[in-house]
Amino acid sequence: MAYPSGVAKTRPASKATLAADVWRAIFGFFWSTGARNSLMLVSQELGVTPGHIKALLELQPGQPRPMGALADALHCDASNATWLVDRLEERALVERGTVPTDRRVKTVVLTPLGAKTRAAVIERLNEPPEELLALDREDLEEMRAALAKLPQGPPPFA
Amino acid sequence: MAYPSGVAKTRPASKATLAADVWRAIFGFFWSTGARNSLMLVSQELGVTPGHIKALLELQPGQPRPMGALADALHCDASNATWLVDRLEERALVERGTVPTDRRVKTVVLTPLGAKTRAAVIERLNEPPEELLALDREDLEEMRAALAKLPQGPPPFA
DNA sequence: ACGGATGCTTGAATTCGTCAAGTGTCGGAG
DNA sequence: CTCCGACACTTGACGAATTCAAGCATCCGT
Repeated sequence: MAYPSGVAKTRPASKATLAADVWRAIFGFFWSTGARNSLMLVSQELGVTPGHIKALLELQPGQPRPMGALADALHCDASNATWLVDRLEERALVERGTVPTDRRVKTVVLTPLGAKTRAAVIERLNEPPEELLALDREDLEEMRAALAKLPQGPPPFA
Repeated sequence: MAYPSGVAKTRPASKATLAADVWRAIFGFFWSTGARNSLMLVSQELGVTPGHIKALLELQPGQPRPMGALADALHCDASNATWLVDRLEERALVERGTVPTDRRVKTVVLTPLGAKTRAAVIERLNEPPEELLALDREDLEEMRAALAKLPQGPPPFA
């Protein structure tokens, strides 16, 4: 109910309503087309599990990362990170290493195969769904311009 | 490489590129802010699991649905649907029923509690993330107008 | 009315996720 | 220098979610 005083009443749509509408458009689109399928589909196509994908995306090629940092990035338990890295190591996508300054920490780094797989995952994830390709060029341009304002967070992409 | 012949070369951005840019904007936003957290956060807040939520959203209040149709809607195995409905039934969110014309099929229908929970889930899922509320009103209006063209699929919302 | 197809359930196996202990290492207080 | 607590990771147990292979009851075309 109570909005900050002084907000124009002449404007029919409050900022919250606007944001809600935008969110519904994005979320509804994602829900119906992409969200549920993307990770699972890609993982099946590339022969890895969704968990592998999330982990791979958090690793920069050639840049070893401590297990703990990986767990933080994945918002998961340390033991879960251990399990995940075990699976990735079995498939030769990553290798474990140590840092000389602190023998407690173990690092994870992509193997060449891992880097290749990661690149394939990213490329595949970036492929737009058919529903977007079916839209008119004008509408797409309008969307691209408008969506440029969306925050992207710390992208594991690129 | 090869695009359909006759596409204007004067236009720097092909339609595929446009769609890819739009998709990246949406997907990147989702990845960094919403996708990984929304379902899990909501499920924790409401005391249900993500699986419960997906199933609840596919059920219209007062409208029994065969298990098979539910499994199709969830893009999952029939046995998985059985398992999910078991859990939902344990929590009195749904009830099983039969159809007189075919005694093989078992239907699932929301209980009053289930309908209430579903409504709460939908309302919570429709709350926009902070990142959207932080944007300018003009940008939001621009986005809303542009995104109106997005297909929504068969929405389990509303 | 028989045989194959259909709809759901059951059971084993895999992935993913959390929590509770266990092991080895670091670093500061005495 | 030596403990002792903190830290980094691993291990094990368990639950959630998912898939496959069998199984059971029912339906339907011949």
